[in-house]
Amino acid sequence: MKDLTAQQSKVLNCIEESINKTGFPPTRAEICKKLGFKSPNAAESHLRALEKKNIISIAGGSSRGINIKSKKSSSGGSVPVIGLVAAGSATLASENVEREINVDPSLFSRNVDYFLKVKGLSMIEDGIYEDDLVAIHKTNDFKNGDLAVVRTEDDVTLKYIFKENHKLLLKPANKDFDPIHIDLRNESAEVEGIGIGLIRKN
Amino acid sequence: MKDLTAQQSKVLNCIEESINKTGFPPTRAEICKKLGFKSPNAAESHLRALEKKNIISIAGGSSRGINIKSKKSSSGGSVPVIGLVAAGSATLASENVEREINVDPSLFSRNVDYFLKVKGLSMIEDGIYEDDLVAIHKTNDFKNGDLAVVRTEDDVTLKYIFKENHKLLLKPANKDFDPIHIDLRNESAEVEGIGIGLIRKN
DNA sequence: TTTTATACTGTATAAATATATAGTATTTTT
DNA sequence: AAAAATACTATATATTTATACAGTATAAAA
Repeated sequence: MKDLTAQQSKVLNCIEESINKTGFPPTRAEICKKLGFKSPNAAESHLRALEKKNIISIAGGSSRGINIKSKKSSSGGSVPVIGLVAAGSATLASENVEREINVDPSLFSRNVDYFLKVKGLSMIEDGIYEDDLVAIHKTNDFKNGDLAVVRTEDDVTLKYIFKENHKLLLKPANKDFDPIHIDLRNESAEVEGIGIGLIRKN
Repeated sequence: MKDLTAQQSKVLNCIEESINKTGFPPTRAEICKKLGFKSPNAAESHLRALEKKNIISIAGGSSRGINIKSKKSSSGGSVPVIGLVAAGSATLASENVEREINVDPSLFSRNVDYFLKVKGLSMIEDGIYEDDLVAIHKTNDFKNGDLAVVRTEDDVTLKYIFKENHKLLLKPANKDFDPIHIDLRNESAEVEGIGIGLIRKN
């Protein structure tokens, strides 16, 4: 799958939100309003770009004629819960699946591929606690500041991610924890997905 | 639930087909074409009938503004999401229901009666942020320190609750907010439910 | 029996909407 | 260095679309 630009992702997100919330796709004007554009053509050209990248299809001559391709139409999908374990074990391997839960797909803005059960306190200052379930959308596309699941050479971790050239910064939300600096020329690191939501059980 | 007439079922079917096939609801004209009507008002009045029977909702002034209510998915029960509004309005009144989401009952420790959409920052130090959905179990039974939905004389609020004799303490988790002290001999206050979990959408 | 709901045709129109065209500016790719 | 893609503002308009109004007719509920 081709990568989307930051703006294209926002537009796609806007479409998904509209469908989840109202039951139908947005108009150009509604996209503009939500994202702060002042010309309908701003939305239009983003839609054309998404169409060209085969993410959506546009029905010509129809109002709200936007269709997101690869729409997993099934209602309550079963989503695995995965414990965050060290030592680079295959994250989705069945031995790591703690349980499966049924989730309303419309709950989150993007498709949830799995839930990651949080270990440790590294993100506590931003309201992510131990044993919280973070909803993960599998992708290697991210923006600086995203909450990302990153596989390093010897660990899998959940942190805020920032990339600048060959330098990767994994930043915790806890002053007692040190940020992780990775030089991609020497070490490998891979983004497995980004956090799009959270479930907590008290 | 009231029964649908044969024609109303056909129209509902037509809407479902459109959403499944194209990704968006049909226009009046499209319904007419599919079902052989010659006047757009034929579709219109059937839609109004379906709306009156609470099967669909119609967004006024929007093209294709049809939304099929209660997508009864197999497993999860449908739970309403309620915006926290001031001035003691009836919490579960339908005008406060923002949407419904399907939840796996096994997700939380107790039965979830509704989700409360958090307004304000009063619980931010304990990881409860604005627009988070707090899962509420309806009960007036609580322990000191529980996260409770409390209806006071002029407000509905989500705070930690502590009771000692005739004194009620509603304690926020934000040092910028003052605790609320209620003397039950002078003022009334009622616990509507307790928080048993949380869902956050990023 | 009178009202109300169902089930349409037919016409009309204000508002919503897609979409084209003309620009400007920046970034990325070739 | 040139071309293509991105990311918009601004304006205009044909078309789509919701929706009101005026009828006709039948069946069900009060």
